[in-house]
Amino acid sequence: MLSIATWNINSVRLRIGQVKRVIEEQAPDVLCLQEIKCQESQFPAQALADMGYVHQAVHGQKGYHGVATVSRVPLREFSRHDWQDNGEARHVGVELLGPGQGMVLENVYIPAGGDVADREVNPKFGQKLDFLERMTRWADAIDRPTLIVGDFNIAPLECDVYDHKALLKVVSHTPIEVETLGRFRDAHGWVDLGRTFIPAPERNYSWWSYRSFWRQKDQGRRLDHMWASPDLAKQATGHRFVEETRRWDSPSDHVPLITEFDL
Amino acid sequence: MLSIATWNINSVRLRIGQVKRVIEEQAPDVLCLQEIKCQESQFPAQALADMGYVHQAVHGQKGYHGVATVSRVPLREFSRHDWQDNGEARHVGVELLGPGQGMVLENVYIPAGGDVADREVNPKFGQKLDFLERMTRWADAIDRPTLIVGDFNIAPLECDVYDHKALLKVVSHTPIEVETLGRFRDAHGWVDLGRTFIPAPERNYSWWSYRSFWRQKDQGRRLDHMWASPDLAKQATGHRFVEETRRWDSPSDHVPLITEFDL
DNA sequence: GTCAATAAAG
DNA sequence: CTTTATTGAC
Repeated sequence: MLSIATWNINSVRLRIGQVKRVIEEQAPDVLCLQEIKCQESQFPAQALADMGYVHQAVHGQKGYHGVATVSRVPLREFSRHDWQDNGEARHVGVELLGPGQGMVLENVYIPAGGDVADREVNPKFGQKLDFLERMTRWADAIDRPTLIVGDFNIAPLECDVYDHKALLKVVSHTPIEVETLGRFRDAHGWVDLGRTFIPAPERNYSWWSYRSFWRQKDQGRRLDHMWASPDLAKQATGHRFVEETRRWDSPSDHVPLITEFDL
Repeated sequence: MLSIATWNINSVRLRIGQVKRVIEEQAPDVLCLQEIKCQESQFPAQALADMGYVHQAVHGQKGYHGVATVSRVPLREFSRHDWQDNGEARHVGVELLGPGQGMVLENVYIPAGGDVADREVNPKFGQKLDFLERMTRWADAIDRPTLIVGDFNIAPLECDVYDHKALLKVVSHTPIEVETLGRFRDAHGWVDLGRTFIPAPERNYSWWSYRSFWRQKDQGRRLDHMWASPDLAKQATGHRFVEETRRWDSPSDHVPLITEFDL
């Protein structure tokens, strides 16, 4: 059994204590983090190594974005795609070497895309779609058992948001984003593990905005995903969202997702 | 018995918990704060009122400076001098109405004076001296039992700094500042309660720079003062520096001073 | 070093 | 609302 987690931590330095707690309580073999918001030199490498996560692939930058994959099974970093060619740290890929040997794990953080769902008035929206389209062309050519995880900043299904109609024009749930993600999925038959194990229309959110009264209302969205290549998807035996982190002090706006594989 | 405390708190919002602890452990009747660093609307008035300090005179401003006098004995605010006429909140005066009736308590925060001890190259240094000279002319004319407390940003005696010779050119301990403070003292016979009860050359610091390794070395200065008019000074029965606050988490760079009066 | 304000991002 | 970087003050 091999378990893999993904979590947009929204500053790993500020929440290293929460990372440790998730590790203690959930014991994933591999943990993929997004929005570490620090340079590689500032990453809490020692604290994670002390917990057994001695294999690390960190792609950081100053202040913004940044992804890291830490593991207690051996791994080899083999890619750091810069889909936008602008220096932003939004991807790191590793190959597992021990248990799960041969499996490729891609950790991505797709841009949020700004506030207005219009390529013309909001360049960031176009950049988000471009990012995913470039990723689709790359992912289409993958020929190994692969798991692509991370913060996609897109909630594809009607039941992936608290109010489908109200969010049709809100970046993360617009038809063009959903279609673009659909082309990604279809390009390789990527399997949405979140909806394999928690079928629609079951509630299944991974993110709640800091800007609203989300502690009272349940205005969540499913923005975080784990997509498996068809061969690998067959070996997935379980999947869960660790929603309790939301109730900890000063939580991230995202919660962790964990999938277990029989490898 | 009436006890009066003064403390440069360096953000009252950040350290309201430490203010409460000092109140619980030292139980002053009146507490004068400097560098509250907030507007009056942001002052934790309710928290202090809940502890019995219902009488309050707050002179705040956004972000910088700001003074407040809170009390469990009745008081009346009667002055807010702006010695520099630049809108900075550096003074509030009150008159005690219950126990200590008739006593005037002036709470001041003298400007730090910049880094270079030269009026020409550093206007802030001149402004500091001007501030104290204007205060001297005002204080000279006082004709009631008065206590002037606060952060004076001047260490007058050789034993008021950790290294007299090394600090002769350092703002806070230059001869011109010491002379200016001397003229303040002589204008009215103001009595330095800190040195009445803890005579020179005894160690008696009230401030340690955040910028040095002051947790190891003891590089302090006596910048905070309580000056009593001659009549009032005779009624002072005790005085102490509450140095233990330095060992609390995230302390202010200043410690509280407390004087007790038999009134 | 520590704090508040600001701006940019989400 | 939350986080980081920056600036200015001390």
